[in-house]
Amino acid sequence: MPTFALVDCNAFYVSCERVFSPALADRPVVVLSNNDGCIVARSAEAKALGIGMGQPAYQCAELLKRHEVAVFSSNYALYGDMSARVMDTLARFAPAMEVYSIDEAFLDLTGLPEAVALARGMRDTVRRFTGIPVSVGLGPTKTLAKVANRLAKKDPALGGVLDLCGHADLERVLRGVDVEEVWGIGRRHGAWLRGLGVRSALDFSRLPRELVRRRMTVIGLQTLLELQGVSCLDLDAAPAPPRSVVASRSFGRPVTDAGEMREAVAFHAARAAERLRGKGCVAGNILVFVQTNRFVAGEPQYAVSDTAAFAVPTAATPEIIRLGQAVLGRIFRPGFRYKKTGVMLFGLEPAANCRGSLLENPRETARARALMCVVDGINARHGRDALTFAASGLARPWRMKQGRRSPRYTTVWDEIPVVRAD
DNA sequence: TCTGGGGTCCTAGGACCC
DNA sequence: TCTGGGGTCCTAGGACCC
Repeated sequence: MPTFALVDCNAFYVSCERVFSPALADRPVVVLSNNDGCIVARSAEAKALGIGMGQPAYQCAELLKRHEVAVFSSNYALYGDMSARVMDTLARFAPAMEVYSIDEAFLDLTGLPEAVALARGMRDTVRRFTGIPVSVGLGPTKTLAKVANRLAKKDPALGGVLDLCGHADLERVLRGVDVEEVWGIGRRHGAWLRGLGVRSALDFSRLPRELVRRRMTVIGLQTLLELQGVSCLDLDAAPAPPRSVVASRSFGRPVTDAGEMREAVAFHAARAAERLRGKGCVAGNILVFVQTNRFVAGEPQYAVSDTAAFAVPTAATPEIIRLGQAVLGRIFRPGFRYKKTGVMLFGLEPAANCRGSLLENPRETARARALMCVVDGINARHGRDALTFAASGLARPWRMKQGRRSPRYTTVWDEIPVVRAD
């Protein structure tokens, strides 16, 4: 029987901020989403105040102020780098690991002796090497490892580790887990299950398979089997190449001007192109979307997207900007207060597969590729925006709000913390 | 009077994840 | 005034082909 470990960082973004601001250790802390919109991470103290996950920040502004909650804009340069350090540390502990998200990893501990002791070792080592606290759940399936992790976080008496492999009373454990807390059961299915009188993970695991299969597809059926201890989801150590790449942002204020919109589309096109090259891919297609603010009742709404195909799959920023702006030209309508735009690149393939085409001029293609290499090289050395494309604008009055970002302590020379000797 | 059936591909929409 | 961003997967249904 397999043994999976799920390692999950506790309140990850908050923990990253605390590593560099130890004075925040026992204070309530929250981190906001992009554009300072929603709460996306909360310390235990902030949770205790009743601040909800995903809650719009303006709704709890009063509460944040009254309790002197430390509030941060999100700082993905910092979180991404800290994540890499955590993952590097975890990788020492098992022959195979799947990095599942920025703050979670599955490890395959099958056949290793003393899995619980190993889990405690992971926890201590990650804390010592990176400053980040983690919890570890062990189980015979990924879904049960998820359950174990959640319980390990919730109950301090467990010391951050819970093992559900060969657990003496798994039924009692699953009876205590709300059905909508199970990995793979979201809002819609949760509501449907409640309607059937299914309240706990245990109730769900006892439903007829055919019913679950019909309503929740094979995904739901896998979840059910995994709760019964039948492993359906393998560790995915080498994730498939990406199928799409997206760059999008809400505006810091409504945009009405076509010129500003063109700038923003160019900006996101350039970001998406960078990511594409970072993954060693080229894109065959582009999608551009624009949308107004759906939360403003009574304001005229408009949300449209359109796509186009590149003559030859490409990762060259100028081409991607050009086609992106052409698509924008087809969908942009004046007279609306726009909230957001974005660019998606899809039809991806590895750049190495690109075998040329009658439609391209090989010399120009080579020049474009060389240019991108130079741009990426300079930006890698001197900061992401050392070289940008003029089409994405300079002032960018539409850029997102980010009023409370901490320094990029670990990735920008000028922002590295200074340790005083006195 | 009699008028098939099976396979593949694509897309839109829905659901989920962190 | 103020409500994130980036992904994946599955299914149904239509188009198309033989």
